[in-house]
This record gives sequence, C-alpha cells and structure tokens, in this order.
Amino acid sequence: MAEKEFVDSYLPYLLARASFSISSEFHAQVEAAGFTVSEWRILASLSGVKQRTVGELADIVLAKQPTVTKMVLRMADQGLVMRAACTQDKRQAWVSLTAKGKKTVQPILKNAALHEKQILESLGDVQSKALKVILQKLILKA
Amino acid sequence: MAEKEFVDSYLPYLLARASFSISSEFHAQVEAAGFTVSEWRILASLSGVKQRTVGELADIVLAKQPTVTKMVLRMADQGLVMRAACTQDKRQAWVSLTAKGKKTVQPILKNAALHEKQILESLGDVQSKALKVILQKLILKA
DNA sequence: CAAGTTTATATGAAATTTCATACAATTACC
DNA sequence: GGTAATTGTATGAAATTTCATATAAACTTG
Repeated sequence: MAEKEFVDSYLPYLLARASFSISSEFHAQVEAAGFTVSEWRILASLSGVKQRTVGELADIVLAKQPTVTKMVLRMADQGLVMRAACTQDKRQAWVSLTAKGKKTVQPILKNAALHEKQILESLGDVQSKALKVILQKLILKA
Repeated sequence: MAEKEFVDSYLPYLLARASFSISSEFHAQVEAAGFTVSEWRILASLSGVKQRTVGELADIVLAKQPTVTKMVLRMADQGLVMRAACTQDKRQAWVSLTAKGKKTVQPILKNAALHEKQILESLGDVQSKALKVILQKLILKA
C-alpha cells in the first residue's frame, strides 16, 4: 500500500472516516446533552421497542458485552433505563426505557432525524439510495 | 424515528455498522498480531511518509490528542516508532517509524490490501467506485 | 436424567481513554 | 518589539473500557 493510499483511498478507512465525519456534528450535540455516543445508541435503539437484552444492545452499539453491562448499570442509576429479569431465559437481562428515558431521548431523536435529512438532501436521492443499498450489502456480509 | 428505523435504516448508524462489520475480520487479525485498531492506523499512516506530527496522527486515527500522545509514547517504548523534535515549529513532535516498526507493519499492510481486494471484488466495480465517490463526498463535507 | 458444553451476564483488576489544564512556542496586533 | 491570543503537545486524576474469569441458566447427549 503506497503512502497516500491509506488515508485517501483505502476503503475500510474511508468508511470509518466518513462515518466519523458525517456524525461529528450531531455527536457534538449528543455530548452537549450529556451523553456518549454509545449511550445515545442505547437510548435510540430502545425507543419504540418494549425491551432488549444486554447482548442485543452490545451488538447494536458495536461495543463489548462487559462495557454494555456497565453502561446500562450507570444509565439505570441515572434513571434512564430499567433492568428486569427475563421471564423465558433467566440468564438474560431485559433493559427498557423509563419514562424519564423516553422523555430524554425525544429531542435527540428529533435532532437525529433532522440531521439525517440534511445528509440525504445534500447527497441527493440517487446517491442516498445507492449508499444505503451498498451499506446494507456490506453489513449482511458479516 | 420509528422503532426499526434506527438499526435498519438510519444512515449514520448504517455507516457506523458497515464500517464496523467490514473491518471486523481484518481487525481480528490486527489484534491477533498484538495491536489495537488505532495502533494499526498509526503504523499504516506512517508507512511511506517521512514523519507525521501528533496532531496529524490524531486526525488520521480519529482519536483525541491526549490519547494519541500516550499511544505514541507506548509505541515508542515498544520500539515501533520514534519521536523527534520538529525543526520548524518546536511545539510539534515528529513521529516516524523505526526499522522495527517498518518491518512489523509490512505483513499487516499486505493483509489489509488483500482484505480490501476481497471487498472490492464482492461489491463489483460499479458499486465499489460509487461507494468511494460517495464516501469522499461525505468526508469533504466535514 | 446426569455430566459435560455452551450461552448470557456480571465483576474485579488492569489498561486505556478522557477531561482539564499546564506549558511552551508561534502568531497577531498595536 | 511587547503584550495578548492562539496553537501543539504533555500530563495527572478521574472515568471508562477491556480482559479474564466467575456464575448461573439453558442445552446436548449418551
């Protein structure tokens, strides 16, 4: 790999960098609201569903399981989520949003939607669609 | 944002997830070789160039400056990189690969190229090209 | 169904990252 | 040319993440 290749054209790095830069503005808002990116992802992925297990959350936030266990404990301390025993499989822990959690995440979700809209508009319909298709293809491969 | 939207179609998350999953196999190799992803990025971005400053490296590895300062110190301890005073601007620290660093990064660079080739092939020429164009567009925006 | 295996989560200790800030060098500006 | 900002890096303390492992529950199989 030649010198400039890594930063300028190595595809996995371009993806990482695009992901980083596309979200940096919004992530600044998330952090200004007092959350880490992973906390935001947990809140977002819990909204609209009844509950998720710690393992599902770890998969979604792209973090390791012990990390998520501790994140959830901290968020429970803050009253954002609650933990409950899973009735089927007693090894699993169900995590769900509290009323406070729901209320907290609302404005952030709104900003996220707005932010995505701006990106989609700046890309245009054709490229937006193409990008989503390709990304989903890459994700399925894993 | 409706419940499935976040995980399945929210573009910034799709990007993050695609980036994660596309690299997970290769990153496992990197870690098996005893490096973190950021360390790998530092090694890769230093290979082929004479040197880079700590600030440039922080930008490239998408990490914070104090994190990179400490990473570089650790890597210098391991004999992978060396630090030197910058002749122009004495505030800056120049970081460069040692002979050992160069030798160490070679096989990883090779694997990276191989890995990218597989991805490009599985995507096909048209989508590969389209993806790179779109990603570069997203990166420039930041 | 008992013993062995796998799976889901938790936890303590160690390593890393982050925040805040310090320090030194450069740049601006009057 | 001398302050006043600004910029680049380092550093200590606090917070977080990670690794290794523990624990408990669910499967598997003879």
